[in-house]
Amino acid sequence: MRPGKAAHADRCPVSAVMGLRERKKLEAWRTIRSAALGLISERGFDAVSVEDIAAEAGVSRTTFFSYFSSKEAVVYDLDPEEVRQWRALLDDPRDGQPLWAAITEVALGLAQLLSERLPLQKRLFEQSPELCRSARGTCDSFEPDLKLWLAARVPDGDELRTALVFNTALAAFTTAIEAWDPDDPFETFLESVRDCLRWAGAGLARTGS
Amino acid sequence: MRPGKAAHADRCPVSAVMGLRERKKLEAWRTIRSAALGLISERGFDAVSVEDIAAEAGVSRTTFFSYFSSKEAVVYDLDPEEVRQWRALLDDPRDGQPLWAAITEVALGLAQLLSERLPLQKRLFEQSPELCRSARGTCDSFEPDLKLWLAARVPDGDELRTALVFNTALAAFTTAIEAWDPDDPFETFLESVRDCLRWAGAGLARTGS
DNA sequence: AGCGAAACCTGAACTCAGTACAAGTTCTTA
DNA sequence: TAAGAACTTGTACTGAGTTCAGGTTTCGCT
Repeated sequence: MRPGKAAHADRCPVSAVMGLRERKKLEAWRTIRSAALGLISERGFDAVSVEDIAAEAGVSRTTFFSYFSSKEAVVYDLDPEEVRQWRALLDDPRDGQPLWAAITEVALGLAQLLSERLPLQKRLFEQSPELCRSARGTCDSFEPDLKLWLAARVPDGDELRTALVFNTALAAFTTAIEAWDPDDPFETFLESVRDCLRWAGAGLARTGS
Repeated sequence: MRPGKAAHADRCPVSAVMGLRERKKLEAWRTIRSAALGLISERGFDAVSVEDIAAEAGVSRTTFFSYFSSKEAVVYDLDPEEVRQWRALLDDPRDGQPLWAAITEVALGLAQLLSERLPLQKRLFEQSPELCRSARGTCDSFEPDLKLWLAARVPDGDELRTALVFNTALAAFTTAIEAWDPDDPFETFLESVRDCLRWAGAGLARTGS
C-alpha cells in the first residue's frame, strides 16, 4: 500500500493528501488570485495589467495565463473548493420537487456559495464597464453543468422550452445581481433572487404585484 | 431662403438632402461594413483583422475605429436607416395594450427589422466562439432605448420588477435566436420568438406545454 | 467667391492581452 | 535513482484599441 495518495483525491475538503504537485498548483492559483483581487480592488480593473498581477504574485505572465484563460477569468473563476461545493449542490437529487422549485433552490444555493465574492465583484462591475460587458462570463463556469442538470430533469421536453427555462432562470438571477447594492446586507440580495424567480415562475404577463 | 438643407434632416428616408459631409459619412460607414461582412463571411471572423477590413474598404485602420467602436461592432451595429426604423417601432403608442403584449409586438418588430442580417450573424456565431462570447453586445444598441420605453410604460412600478421584465424578454428573444437554425425559414424563428414570449409571460413554473 | 473654423482622415507610435515555443526546473513513478 | 511527465519562464510575435500631430475637406457666413 502506498503512503499518502489513497485511491483518488476527489472527496475530502480538497486540501487532503494529494501530491506535492497538486498542492503547489492550488497554492499558486490562490496566490495569483488574491494578488489580482488585491490590486484590482484598490486600483480598479482597467488600471491593473496582467503583468502587474503576475509580478505581485511572484510569477511570470506566461504562468498567469496557464492558470487563467483571460484577465477577466481571474475575477470570475471559481476556487476548486467552490467547484466541489457547486457540484455537490447539483448532485442533490431533490426528488419529487417540481422543476421550478428545484431551480430556485439551486439558485439560492449558488448565491450562498458566492456570498464572499459577490460584493467585491459587484463593486468592480460598477466601476469598470470593460469588466461589466463581459459579465455574462461569470456564468461560463456554471452553464455547462447547469445545462446537463436541466437536461437530465426534462428528459423529453422540447429543446426550445428547456433552453428558455434555463435562460430565464439566469435572467432572474442576473437581474437580482444588477439591482443589488453591495453595501446592503446579503440577505437583501437573496430576497431579490427569490422574488425574481417567483415572478418569472408565475408569469410576467400577470399584472400587479 | 437657402438652397438645399431645409430646417433639419431628421425625417425622410435618411438619404434625403443632408449635406455632403453627412452623406459621405454614411457612405463610408456602409462601405466599411460591407467590406467587413464580405471578408468575414468568407474567411470567418477570427481570420480577418481590422487591418484587412480597412484595406478592403480603402480606409485607414484609425478610421475604422472612428466608425466602429470594436471589431465586433462591425457585425452588430445598426445601419442608421435601421436605427430610424427601430425608433419608429418604439414610438408607436400601442395604447391600451397590456405590457407583455406590447413587448411581444416590439420583439417581433425587431426581429423583422433584423431579418436580413440575422441569418448571417447566426452563422458567424456558430463558427466563432470569440464572437459568440460577446453576443450580448448585440443588444447594446437596443438596451438604452428599450429601458426608457419600458420605464415610460411602468412609471411607478418597482425597479426590480421592471428590470426583470426587461431581462426576461431579452432572454426569451435570445433563446429563440440560439435555437434557430439559420437555414430554416425566417418564419420559424418568428414562431420561436412568439412561443418563448408567450411561455415566459404565462409563467415557466406551469408544467406541460 | 472666399475665409476661418470645425470636422474628418491618416500614419506613426504606443500599451496591453493573448499565443507559441524552446529551454530549463521540479515532481512522479517505477 | 533515472526516465519522463508536468510545470515555469523568457522571448518573440500577432492583433486590438488609443493617442496625437499634421494635412485635407467641408461648412457657415459674409
